[in-house]
Amino acid sequence: MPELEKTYTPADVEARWYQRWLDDKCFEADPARVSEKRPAYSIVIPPPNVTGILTLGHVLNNTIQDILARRARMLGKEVLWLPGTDHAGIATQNVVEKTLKKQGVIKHRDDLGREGLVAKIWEWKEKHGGIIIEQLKKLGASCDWSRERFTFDDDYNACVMRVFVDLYKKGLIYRGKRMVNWCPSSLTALSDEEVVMKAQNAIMYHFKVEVVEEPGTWLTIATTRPEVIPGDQAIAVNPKDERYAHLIGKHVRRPLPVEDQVLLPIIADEHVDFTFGTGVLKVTPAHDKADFEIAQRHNLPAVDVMHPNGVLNELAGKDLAGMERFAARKRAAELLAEIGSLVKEEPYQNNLGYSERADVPIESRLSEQWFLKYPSVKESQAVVANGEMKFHPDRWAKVYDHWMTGLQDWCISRQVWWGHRIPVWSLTIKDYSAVSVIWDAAREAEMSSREGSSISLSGIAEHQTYVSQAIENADGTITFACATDSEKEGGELAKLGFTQDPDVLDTWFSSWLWPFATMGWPEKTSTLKAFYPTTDLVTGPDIIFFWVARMIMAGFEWMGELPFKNVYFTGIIRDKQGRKMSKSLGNSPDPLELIANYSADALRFGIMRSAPLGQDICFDEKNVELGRNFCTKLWNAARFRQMQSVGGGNDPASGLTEAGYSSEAEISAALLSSDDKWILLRLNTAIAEVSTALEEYRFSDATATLYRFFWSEYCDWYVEASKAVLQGSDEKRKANTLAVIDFVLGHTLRLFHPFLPFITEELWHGMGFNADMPENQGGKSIMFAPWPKPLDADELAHFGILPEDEKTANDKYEAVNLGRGLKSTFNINKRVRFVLKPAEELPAHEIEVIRILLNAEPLDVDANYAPTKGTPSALTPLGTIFLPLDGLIDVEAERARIGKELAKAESELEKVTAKLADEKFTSKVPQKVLDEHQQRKTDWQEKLAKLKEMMAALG
RNA sequence: GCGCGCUUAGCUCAGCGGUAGAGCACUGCCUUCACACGGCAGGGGUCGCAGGUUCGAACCCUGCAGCGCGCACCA
Repeated sequence: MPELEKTYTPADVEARWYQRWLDDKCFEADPARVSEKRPAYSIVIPPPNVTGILTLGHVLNNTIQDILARRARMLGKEVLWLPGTDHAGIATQNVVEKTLKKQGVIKHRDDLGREGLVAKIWEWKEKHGGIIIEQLKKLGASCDWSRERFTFDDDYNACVMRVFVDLYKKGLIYRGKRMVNWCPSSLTALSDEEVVMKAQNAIMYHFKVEVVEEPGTWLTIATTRPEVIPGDQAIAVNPKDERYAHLIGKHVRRPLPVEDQVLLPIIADEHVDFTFGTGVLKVTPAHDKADFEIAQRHNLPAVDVMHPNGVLNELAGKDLAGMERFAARKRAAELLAEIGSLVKEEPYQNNLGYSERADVPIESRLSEQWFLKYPSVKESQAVVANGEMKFHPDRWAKVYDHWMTGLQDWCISRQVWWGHRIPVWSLTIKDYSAVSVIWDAAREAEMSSREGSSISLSGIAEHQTYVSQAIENADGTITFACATDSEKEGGELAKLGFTQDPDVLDTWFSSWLWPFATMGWPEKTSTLKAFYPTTDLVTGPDIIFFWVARMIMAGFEWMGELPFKNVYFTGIIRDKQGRKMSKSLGNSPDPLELIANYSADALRFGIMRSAPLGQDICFDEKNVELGRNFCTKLWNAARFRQMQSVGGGNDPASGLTEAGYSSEAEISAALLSSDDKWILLRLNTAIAEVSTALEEYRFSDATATLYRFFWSEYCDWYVEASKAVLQGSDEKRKANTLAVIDFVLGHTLRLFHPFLPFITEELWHGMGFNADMPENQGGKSIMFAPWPKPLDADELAHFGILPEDEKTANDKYEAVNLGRGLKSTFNINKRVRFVLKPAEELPAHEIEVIRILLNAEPLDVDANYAPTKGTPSALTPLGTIFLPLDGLIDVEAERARIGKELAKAESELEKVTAKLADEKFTSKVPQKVLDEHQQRKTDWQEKLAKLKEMMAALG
């Protein structure tokens, strides 16, 4: 067994082990191995954008998944953690377009054309797409990379097509001209979820218009958007508004464009809130959702005065046409002022919808889009409400439920090129005889279209999902629309003159199939059978609607089952000022730099330690530093163990390999010290706490326990106390202590492994714990070693460990604490003599431990010790401890110290006495609490008496 | 406007009905043969405010304030 290096070099170790894990196929899941005894455990990764680079959010998210996956492996489960990336339509196209523009390859996407650009994006994806995957490997993610998927792979595309056609067939997908959220930057429609509301400092412009039929009567209208006045089609007032009732039906002159000041009717509509502003609303149907609805009620046309890119068009008039919308707004206000219409401008705070991706204000725009009525809504809502699927923390269940209750149809079409193209082909003909090939079908369609329904063109195509609709247009022409998930039949349709819809589908329309489309669906693959539904989903609450809710609905719709049993929502990572991490703020540290500086284990530990359940995470690099320090501590503790075996003559290292893991056999119950029993009990507690915390997804609690147990309990107390034996001459006892150490370390490494995969693996092998383990249960890798279990009642009995044994050591450690306190109070830095006047006789071992922990030379134990006046002393559970410093002590300092303790004792005694004297208290309190108080009172009384003695002894 | 969360030591957070805790930071001491990425000791809090319930409240209830988030929004 080579000695461990003096310093731990994580970069080498981490790279080496990750490669080894890959070579040994440790992460690969095999459905054939799943059985009753070896249950399946599965997670699908939230696929990061293929253009993405690792952020702290990914680190948090994937570390949690890795912890869950690794622990499941140790629990003997067959684990599938399925990775992949998302093609992220709009985002990716934006990134590549921008890059190409920067490189001067293109000025506009049209320079390449659809196929050209898509080809470029594929090229780019092949070259740069895997970055984040490689970064996840650096983090230690134990994904089954042999199953890596991409949402735009051919197989995956086929799933999307199949699903689209299925929904189309079910009548849940429809096309319609609607007001949608339009992003003038990305030039596409967006779903409601992709719009974020932001508070704005805007200007409210008030302008006046004269009622034509009543010269001299002016109406003042408030608007934040004067640039769209040329699109106004009416002026609306509330019919109940007495101020304006008499004007309904009359007209005003629209001020803009100045060369075309047409008359607008004054209409009555309930929507107008007459308490807001002047109570007069201008109606601009093409640019506002509410206005559009009003216009529909009043048969008003929608006149769009803007190009899709936000530049005003010729309908806006000569002054505004060609101007960008915000410039046009200012110009419009100037124009109103010039014609004397502008009354005032005042600052105004409002909320404005922004495109989440492009971060520009969206436009409400009338356009032809595809919409989806959500499927399987009821089951999806119920499964969370009834607790069959659990959200952690569960408050998100309410948010989910609320959203599910108010579902709006999903706008699924996007006017970009990078994505799953909508598989609908259409052809418009003048009459049914125009195209002979589809004659029969056309006849059928004619009949059914009269009844207003759709039909199947079964005569043309064999493919089962080939569906057609015949729609009679207003001008008498007929449009056939066929949906097919077969490329071949798409081609046939094209030959007949059909054209494919140019739009692609919303990225989330593919992501929502992720849990099963990645497992070979629609085939009933062994993977799907073994691993679906998945066990846990780990994701951020920001995509609860985008992704989680939709996956649930898709799961029910196509698998007939929920897609996952638990959803863990992480917090959002913020910087020290509480701001969200963002590229634009530049406040997001590069995780890879952190890994380079501190190691992946350190980053994992640091971030988990600061991630309480359901709370946002305030990121501080200090936590990563702490993680690194923790790893160093672990490393050194292991080295300490090794050094013990290298030096001694009667070398217990010969027994190290066996001692490594299954040490129970080597631990002699008869030789266990109180410290040994204590650390074994503490280990039991730690194992139980960590296990429970993980079951409840309390990761920061788990790491806190690991930290406390290993650093405060094992290193600070147990290792130091064990030196009493290790530095002694009793070889049997030494060997036994080392066996305990090995037992604890072996368990500790396994307990730590999900959190710190690399260093634990390195030490597992470096210390030989793997040696006697079966190949697949820790021999090859610690990741398959069994998850530690607390010693059960039988085992504890076998070792002769009683619960109260913890107190024996605790009392001793408290005595040490108090003794150290004395030294510190009197500024003693050297080894000095202590005297313990024990309350009861103490075994030699206990005395030796106290001596070593106190660094006392010597420690005299004397039941009849009579201190000279002024000797500092402390009252401990084991008796009184004295620090005799004849002639050296500062009596005043000691008096002050004891005085402070006295005051504390008096105040506590007073409190508890008062409580016990209160009949209201004693008569109502449970006996247990009463006993506690009584005991406390006795304790304080005793302590007070001793302190008074000590004070008196000072003279 | 509706809903959710948070408010405890300088900072980040535990504690959620019975003697106020951790880590970091700070102060003092210690280069003692695992570890200075370390050890030991110490200072520091009327638990956001106001009421209420209770023998007892950081913890439960009500109200208020501040911060954050989500949903819905009126030009």
